[in-house]
Amino acid sequence: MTAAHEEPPGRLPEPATDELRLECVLHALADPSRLRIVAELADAGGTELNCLAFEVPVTKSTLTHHFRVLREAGLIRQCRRGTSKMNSLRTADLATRFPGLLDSIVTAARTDAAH
Amino acid sequence: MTAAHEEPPGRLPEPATDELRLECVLHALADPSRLRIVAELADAGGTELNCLAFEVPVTKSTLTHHFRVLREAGLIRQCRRGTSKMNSLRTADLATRFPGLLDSIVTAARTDAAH
DNA sequence: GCCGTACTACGACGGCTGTCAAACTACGAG
DNA sequence: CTCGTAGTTTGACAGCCGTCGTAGTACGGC
Repeated sequence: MTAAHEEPPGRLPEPATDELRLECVLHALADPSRLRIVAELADAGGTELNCLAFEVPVTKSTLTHHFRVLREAGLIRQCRRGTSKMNSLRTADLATRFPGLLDSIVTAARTDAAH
Repeated sequence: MTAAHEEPPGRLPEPATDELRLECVLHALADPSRLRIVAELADAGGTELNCLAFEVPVTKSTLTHHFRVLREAGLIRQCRRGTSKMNSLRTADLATRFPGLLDSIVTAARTDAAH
């Protein structure tokens, strides 16, 4: 129940757990770049990653766009830290709202990578 | 992707189980009309439904479009039966290729309906 | 054979989306 | 203060996508 209004300094606005919309989550994950970002975050196992640490073949401005979509869909959390912006998966919030969803998608992404 | 398979007469072409692409599945489900169709099919519990049996507020031509997207993504199976076209979820195939994925999405769709 | 039902095909259109380049801001290191 | 790194903003553009209306096809019932 993290309200979208009370945010620690440096944390960018994000939807509360009970405000997550399935349609937005699926739309966010329907793009290959964003799906890859989420997969790499999942592989990082909770470690925060800055925006340029991903193997996605797009420019910085496109990356910025994707990270905003992911954050506004509630998939990731973003915190400013120095000149970097650290990203982490909202694993717990998503598991609360949509049990099993993120796990099965990440697992599917892994088996799908071996197309 | 058009599948080259032994298809029974009346069955429309669909991707094989090992050809299912996660990106296509997620894209197909990212639309509210299509998500609803899948949810209603899941609620039907395996019963085949014709195209006009869904509570989706779009015209027939748009419905046709959505059903084709769902079939080409491998989510549903379509069989001609008289003047109707019967639709069913490819539950087993999806569970084989992406274990738990469809279940968690359908479950999420149900809890999300209580917006 | 004729009609109604179920679905399809074809354009068309408006909006959304992913992408980029270029110019810009913010911050830390030295 | 200066410079480099990290990320943002803006504007532009092409392509896709959901939607519709209209016209058309296929099949079963009568």
